[in-house]
Amino acid sequence: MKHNSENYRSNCPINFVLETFGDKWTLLIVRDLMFKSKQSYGEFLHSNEKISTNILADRLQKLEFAGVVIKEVDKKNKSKLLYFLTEKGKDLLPIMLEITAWSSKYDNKSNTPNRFIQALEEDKVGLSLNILEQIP
Amino acid sequence: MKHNSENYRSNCPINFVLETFGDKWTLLIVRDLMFKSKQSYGEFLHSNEKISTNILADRLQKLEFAGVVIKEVDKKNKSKLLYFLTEKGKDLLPIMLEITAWSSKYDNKSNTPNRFIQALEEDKVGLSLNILEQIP
DNA sequence: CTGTATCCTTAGGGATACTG
DNA sequence: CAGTATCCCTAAGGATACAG
Repeated sequence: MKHNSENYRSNCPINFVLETFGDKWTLLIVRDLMFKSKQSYGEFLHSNEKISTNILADRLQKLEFAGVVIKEVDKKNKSKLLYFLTEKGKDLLPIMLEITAWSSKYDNKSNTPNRFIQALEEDKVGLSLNILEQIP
Repeated sequence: MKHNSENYRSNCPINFVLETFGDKWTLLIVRDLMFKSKQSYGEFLHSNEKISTNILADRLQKLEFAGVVIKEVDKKNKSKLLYFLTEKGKDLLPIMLEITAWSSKYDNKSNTPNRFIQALEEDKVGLSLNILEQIP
């Protein structure tokens, strides 16, 4: 695995996030951490999109390297590892909310609960994470 | 070129945007249309990130197919084609703004003008597009 | 269970030539 | 200028086996 943090294609802020999240998998891991309270390798592995094990390991490393995620030993089970969002990772919340809002408007198949949409409209950002656990 | 609109991996709203924008190039075209007033093939081609011609043609087709962009003949020059964001495309603005805000916080190299950041903080969404032309 | 490693196929993408 | 087409290489990723 390689970390390409040095050779950015430009100094554009849009490009900056693409360097880390510009693929089909990385943001799904963030979603699982942020909205689904998943925190272990196996939980990520069994998401609907069926990420394969090598890709998952690669993306977790990249997210860790990017400072979006940290890995810790489970205090209750020393042989288990848990992943957590850092502050930098949690700060992706507004982006995730806007993405959800856009999809909810334009994808008739995306089944975001209405009560979530409503909460979104009432208080665009700064939502508590609890309400988000309802997202499919 | 193929359009994979049918075989979504899931009905998740996060996944929905990844199906269209989950790569390193597509969002840069949206950026050029939204923030840089670019509207022709050649203008996209000469962005800092140096997209190659085949990729650009492919992504423009996909964006058109996704209803994010429309292509029209330039009324002043019949042999010229112009691209525009649709309403669906313009609705990506809040996502783009949140992305910019996040990058500005975490990328010391991303040179977003301070006056833009300030405007962002004062009025999180619903900005006029004019102010955004200042983004590099 | 949490990963690594390997094998192999496909998709992404750079370079360049070419066409209307 | 606005693309298409082709060649070719590399990166992404699926499947599966294996290890701690």
